[in-house]
Amino acid sequence: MSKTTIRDVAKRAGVGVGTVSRVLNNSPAVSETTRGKVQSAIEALNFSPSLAARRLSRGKTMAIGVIVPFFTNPSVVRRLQGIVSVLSVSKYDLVLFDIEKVNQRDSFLRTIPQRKMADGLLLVSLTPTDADVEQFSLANVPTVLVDAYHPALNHVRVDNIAGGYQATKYLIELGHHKIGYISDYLDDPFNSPVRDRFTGYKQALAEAGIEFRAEYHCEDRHGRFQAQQMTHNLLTLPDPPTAIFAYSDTQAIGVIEAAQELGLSVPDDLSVIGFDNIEAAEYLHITTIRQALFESGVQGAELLLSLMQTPTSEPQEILLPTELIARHTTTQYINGTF
Amino acid sequence: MSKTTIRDVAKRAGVGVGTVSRVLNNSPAVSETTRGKVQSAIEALNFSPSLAARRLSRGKTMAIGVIVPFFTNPSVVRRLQGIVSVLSVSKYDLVLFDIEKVNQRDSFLRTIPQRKMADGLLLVSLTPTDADVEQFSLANVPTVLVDAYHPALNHVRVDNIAGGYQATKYLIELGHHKIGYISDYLDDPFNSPVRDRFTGYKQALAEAGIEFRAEYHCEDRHGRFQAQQMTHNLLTLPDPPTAIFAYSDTQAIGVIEAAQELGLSVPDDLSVIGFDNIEAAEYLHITTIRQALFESGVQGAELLLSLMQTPTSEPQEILLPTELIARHTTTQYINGTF
DNA sequence: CACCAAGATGGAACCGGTTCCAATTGGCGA
DNA sequence: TCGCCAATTGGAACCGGTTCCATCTTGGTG
Repeated sequence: MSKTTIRDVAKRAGVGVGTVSRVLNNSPAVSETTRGKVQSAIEALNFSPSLAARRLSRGKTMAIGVIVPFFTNPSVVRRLQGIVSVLSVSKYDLVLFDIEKVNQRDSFLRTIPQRKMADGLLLVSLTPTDADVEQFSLANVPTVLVDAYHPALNHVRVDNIAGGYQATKYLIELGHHKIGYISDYLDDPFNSPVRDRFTGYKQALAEAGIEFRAEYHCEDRHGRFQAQQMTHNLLTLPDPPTAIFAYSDTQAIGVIEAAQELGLSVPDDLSVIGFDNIEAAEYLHITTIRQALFESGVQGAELLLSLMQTPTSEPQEILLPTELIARHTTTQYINGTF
Repeated sequence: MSKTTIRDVAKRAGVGVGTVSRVLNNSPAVSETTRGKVQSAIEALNFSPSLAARRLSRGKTMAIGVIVPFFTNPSVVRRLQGIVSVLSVSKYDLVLFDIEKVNQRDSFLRTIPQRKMADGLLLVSLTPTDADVEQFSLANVPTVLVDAYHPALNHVRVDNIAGGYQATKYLIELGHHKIGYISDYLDDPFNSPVRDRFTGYKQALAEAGIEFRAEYHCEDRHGRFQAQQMTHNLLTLPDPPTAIFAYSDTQAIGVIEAAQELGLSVPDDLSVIGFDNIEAAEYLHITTIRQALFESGVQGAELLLSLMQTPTSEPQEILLPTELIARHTTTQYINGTF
């Protein structure tokens, strides 16, 4: 049983508790001989200090809270992997919170900073409301957003408007005029990228003089299956699109499955472009807009660690690049009549 | 700032600290009027209790430690998703530890239980040594292994020997005699499944009267790229195998890539079977042995929670089934001359 | 040889909850 | 009216570290 306390150690080593504490914390103000005595007492008693007591007396948790929505989403997982890679070699523990239901958002976003559960917070793919932000600053816990934006908070993200533009423009350059957009719900307040990419999509259309057609945009919950459904509807329209821009690679997979189901060939009958460049996109040779998912986690975690060391008054912003990766699901549009 | 303590609340409500504590913990021994006073004081002061203090005084952390090796491995992630799905609706926090380097294993496995960092422990895909197990029981922290085995510990796993047998037997039934096994290092003490599947592989061979050929077994670090390398070697042997059993789907993907690189068609020139049924296996139509990855996490977490409620003296064992999923990377062996 | 600063050390107070015991109050039966 | 018990309540002690201040050495200095 590790009921041994610092006082037991002190008694056994014949020193005061303060000295034991100093040894535990590598304070230089301990003579070598005393340090030795304490150390051997520690070993003899198989003592190791209670984290809880340490946290309380130091007023620090030595933990970083990571809040993630829909932990099953591959791009979220990839970002988290980046975060883990940084934190697992830091001295901080990583406490993971997964938000699956809407009502969890509020309670988490409010109670976690309040209760001083963590010395720092990382929000992944979660755009906080102004009210949330107020809670954060009230609690005075350093916070970094990864793949989300708020003017008052530090963040790491990509330019999603540019990314949406890039994807759509590529399809246009391939000769497509009838381009669908398959996405999550646009009005999800916590998901700003979905709106930004949509904006980029419309910008590219407008720039090319192509009129936006409302029936070419479908929205639903995120997921491969939902994307498949939506695509089915899109492709059975009287005048179906010849290319589809999917908000995510996961959805692009659903799009491709729907096309196959209808006997259409990708890319010959339908061009498909995704977004994220998750691993599966590589296996399946999906043309996509790459964003550095893992890297975003790394940078977010590093930014947070540095801010915990030395806070800045201005919110820090890191903008990562996006990059078009042309693979095998997109091709030149050949006019039906030729 | 949330510097407000329970004493401030007590003062403001005109009651004792004990009473405030009782209100916080929904003790029935508080009159409604007092409860009301305290509650409004709490709201007025925007008070929320310090987790650290609570942990110390209660002697419980309300956290569950999850120790995971190589968090980038998709099957590990999938199990973790199962764990998260259970814990995120429980009252416990999930503290995640990722072990990437060998020396981290020892320090984690030793210090985490010791320091009472968590009220319960979940080890994923990590077979502990006897010495580790002793530490666990010494610390008296309930522990459940997921995808690992030790006679003295609770665990959730599949029968990997049977799985390896199943995979190999299937290839044999398809007419293959020259069957390779691509795997992680067999002598990794923390990875027992790799040995078990190998055992199953050899059993199936033996049963069919096929002699085991050492040159048909390759081992390396886990990974798609390494698998690709190994397969390249295997396929350029003077007498190459006609089928390959890969320890994991990730490795199966590498195997397939190597075959394509050499201009061989899968499954016509080479049958490939994987293990795990990760999501990518579905996309890529890889024949595999399905094991319920997500489910294993769910069951492990549930078992742990129940053990934390009511400990059992005997270690609990949950055995999940494996299932062959025939897809498009395996086919009948057609004798070359035919 | 006296004096002082720097280096060690001991230990009380503290971090902010929980818990348990003693004290107070009110209701009710005898 | 009095005694007794149950329901409430107050608050000291405690959880196990850290920290700061007072105390005690020591070695160097004039």
